[in-house]
Amino acid sequence: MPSSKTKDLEQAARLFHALSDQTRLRIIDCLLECEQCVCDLTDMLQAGQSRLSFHLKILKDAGILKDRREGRWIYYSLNPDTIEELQEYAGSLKTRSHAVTGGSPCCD
Amino acid sequence: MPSSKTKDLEQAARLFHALSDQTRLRIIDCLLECEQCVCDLTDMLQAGQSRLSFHLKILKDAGILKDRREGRWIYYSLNPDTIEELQEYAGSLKTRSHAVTGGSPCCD
DNA sequence: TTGACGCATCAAGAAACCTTGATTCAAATA
DNA sequence: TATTTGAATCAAGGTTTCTTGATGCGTCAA
Repeated sequence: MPSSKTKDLEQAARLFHALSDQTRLRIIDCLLECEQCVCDLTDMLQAGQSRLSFHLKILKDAGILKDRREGRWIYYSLNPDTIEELQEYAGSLKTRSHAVTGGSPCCD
Repeated sequence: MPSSKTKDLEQAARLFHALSDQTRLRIIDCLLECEQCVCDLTDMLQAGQSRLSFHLKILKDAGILKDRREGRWIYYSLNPDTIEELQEYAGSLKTRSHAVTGGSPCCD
């Protein structure tokens, strides 16, 4: 039974892993302006369809993207909640590390 | 000759990759309070020495950690500049995506 | 100088990841 | 219904990543 801390770490690691690939960062970049369907993305990124599906799935599983079907097309868009989460994590790192800035020698 | 945009992506991907592993996130957590030497970390994280060195190197190469030698010991600490960078990236994502929130149908 | 200690690095194997092309599936059109 | 189209999934292969144990290197103490 994994503790909630372990689960947090797992979720954070998954999130960062999803962001650790240039193709996926480019996908995110394309989706900043507006939602896109897969075929638009293949054009924009000059990447094969199965390759894109692979990366889209990783981003979606990490909670970074949402999708919605409209007829034959599936539109992907950013999930603001996860972006928020990412920013909060970064922010908390900064806050917590700033509290002890200056190469503090240490605790115990 | 890679464009600066490509280099940004590369750097961002490297940064996120460094954060994409639970062991490394735990290392960062240990370093939030204060700098630590490797043997402290092996105790705290219950991890083998070579394994820790491996992960420390990845974090250091990504610019997330700094190290300093003191006699036999090498102390690792967070690099505030990179934490800042991370927060800025997350913040810019949020800003730019927020500008078009609401599942805007699109541009083309 | 020798030995012990803290740490980095190497070598090898296992696991995870990414790419490509083929197949499958669902929705739309003919 | 048969075909086409947009997209997910599968299979196979190459590449990267992670772990472990062994080795090497610098620093200190005896």
